[in-house]
Amino acid sequence: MTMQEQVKINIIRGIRRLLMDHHRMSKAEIAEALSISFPTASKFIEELVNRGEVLSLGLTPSAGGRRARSYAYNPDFAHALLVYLEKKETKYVITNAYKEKILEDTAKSFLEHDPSILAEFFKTKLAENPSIKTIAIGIPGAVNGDVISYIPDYSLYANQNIKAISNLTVDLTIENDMNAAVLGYQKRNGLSHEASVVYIYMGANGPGAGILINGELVKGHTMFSGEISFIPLNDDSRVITKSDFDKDDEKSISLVSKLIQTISALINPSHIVFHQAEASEEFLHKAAENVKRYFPSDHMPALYISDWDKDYKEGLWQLAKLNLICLDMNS
Amino acid sequence: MTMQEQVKINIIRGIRRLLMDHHRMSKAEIAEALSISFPTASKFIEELVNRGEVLSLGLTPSAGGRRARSYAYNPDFAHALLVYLEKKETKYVITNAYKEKILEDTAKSFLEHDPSILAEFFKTKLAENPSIKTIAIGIPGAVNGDVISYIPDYSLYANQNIKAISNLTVDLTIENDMNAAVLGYQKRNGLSHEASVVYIYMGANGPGAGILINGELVKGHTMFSGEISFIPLNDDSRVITKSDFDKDDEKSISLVSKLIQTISALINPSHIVFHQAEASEEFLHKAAENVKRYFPSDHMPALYISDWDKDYKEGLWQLAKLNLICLDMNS
DNA sequence: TATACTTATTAAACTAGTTTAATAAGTGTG
DNA sequence: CACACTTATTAAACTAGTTTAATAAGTATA
Repeated sequence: MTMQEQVKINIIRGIRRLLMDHHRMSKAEIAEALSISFPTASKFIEELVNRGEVLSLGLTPSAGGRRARSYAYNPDFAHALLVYLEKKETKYVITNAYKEKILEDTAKSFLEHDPSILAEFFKTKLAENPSIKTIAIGIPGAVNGDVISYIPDYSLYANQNIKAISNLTVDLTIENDMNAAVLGYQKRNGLSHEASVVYIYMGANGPGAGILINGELVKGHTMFSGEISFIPLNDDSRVITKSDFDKDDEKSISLVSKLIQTISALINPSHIVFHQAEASEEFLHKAAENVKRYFPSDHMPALYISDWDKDYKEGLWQLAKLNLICLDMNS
Repeated sequence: MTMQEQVKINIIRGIRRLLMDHHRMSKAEIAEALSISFPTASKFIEELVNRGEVLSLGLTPSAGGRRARSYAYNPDFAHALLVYLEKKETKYVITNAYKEKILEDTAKSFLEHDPSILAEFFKTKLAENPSIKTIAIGIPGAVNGDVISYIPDYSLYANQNIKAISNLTVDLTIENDMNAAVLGYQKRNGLSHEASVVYIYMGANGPGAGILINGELVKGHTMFSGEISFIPLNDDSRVITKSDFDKDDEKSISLVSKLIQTISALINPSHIVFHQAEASEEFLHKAAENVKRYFPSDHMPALYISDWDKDYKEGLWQLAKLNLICLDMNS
């Protein structure tokens, strides 16, 4: 691709990103935010307006002179289908480009059936709603590129490329649920673009962690990062399990303390996040006190409790939004 | 900065990077590698030749038609001063832009004196060799931006900004020695741009690790990453020390095994590297066997032994080279 | 309500990378 | 050694973002 084509694509993506996040902006504001000249911004915005992707709205309140026209992304130009694959059922949401719910429903669980059934589901939903321009899927398994490289218990999905199987006309992104959650946490809490966060979740599919370092997901060279159950913290070298977190006794606190200390000593993140249902403020407080007996308190991460469901959903939406921003203009 | 200025800077930096790495290239090869058109590449190369930064060399062997002229970076246009601050002495090297040694020498140790003494040293060297266009310093302490945020034993250097103190006309980069080493390892072994490597060193200044994830240094939010001595692997929660590595007994092997397992479970790097003098092939083999009893062998990192000194030097050179590539053209 | 002032938009001249055509400089072959 | 063929370089036309000037559309005030 030539340099000038890249420039063009970057400008269009920049406009989409700004308008999806801010909802209303003037041409001058967009030009300023993207560090491009007004005439160039104007040209592309007009193009997007002609295409129906951007809406030309009313005038802004005056700032002392001629009032500027404001523009917004057309929320119905691109819808997103967000799919949460789970053991018992499949939750899915269709949103517009502002993340507003168009439809929310539940389908049967797909994980124990052939992936082609899931592909059929996508085709049905796309037929019902032709505005859908992207699909984002969260899955309790490791994802390498487009391939599900490891998924315990659901052998039919192992080593499958859902994108290839589905053979869709729209973009499709698939991501591990914990990775999505840590991205969602970053966004929901307004953390910087270079944040480092470890998100610990003792979910039904076994304990694990989503890890963000320098603002990027850490997947590991064999997609095995965050498998904290394999950290040899127990005296007898057995793996950590959910039950180690449940109890509010000395042993549980000691174990979680060691986990916090290990993570802090190795990657020193700014935040370690725990699932609402799995840790109380008091439990974390005790653990933090415990860690500080061995670990310099200056370098302690902030320990937070968060709503995993909301973080997961936000994360999947962020992935879908990224796809919408990167939409190919010829489709 | 306007978009077109950025384009210009990127092209010039791209040409520098290519010529510093490849030593001889034709205009067509440069244009191809940078994804720019031939005329544009030609224009900038001419500009650099006129400035004396690039040398116009002879013709390449024919490929069946008119022979292309080849170009090379002028190795003497920019020299680099690499400084290794250590407890007992200060090693320093002056190289040309091809990393070829111009001068190698040792100065007294600066760490126990006021940093202004080091600043004087820089001024002297710059006066002796006006071709020096950048200085890169390695230091056994944590560096946050330009500030030495934590350095044990050398209180005069704590919280100092060497760049600001020195007040030089050339660029100056300062980096932690272990971080430099892991960068050097990545380069020396031709690892990908997105490599994940943990480099373990039980150095004189205490044990620690340089960590590279997705090709980026992991510094931690308080510059405390890689402080593996704080990982609670010993039964009695005391920190790991150098002596834990020295012995080839059961206990040492068990400890290093746990360390490998911890790192693998958490960040799953492709490589864990150990210092030559601190681990034998046999020791690592035993440790690896030990880890595989508890940890899936598919996800084991490759365990390597490397020459820390060479890695450190290469890493510091890479940092210096980056500065040369990013040189401001008005200086 | 005319006039000065402020801000937004459009138009025209300018700058810089790309494309295409023309020219230069070589190789190989009948 | 003329001719076809290949590759490199230069020149000219083209395309696209920036800058600057001109115009439009408003506000404030005497």
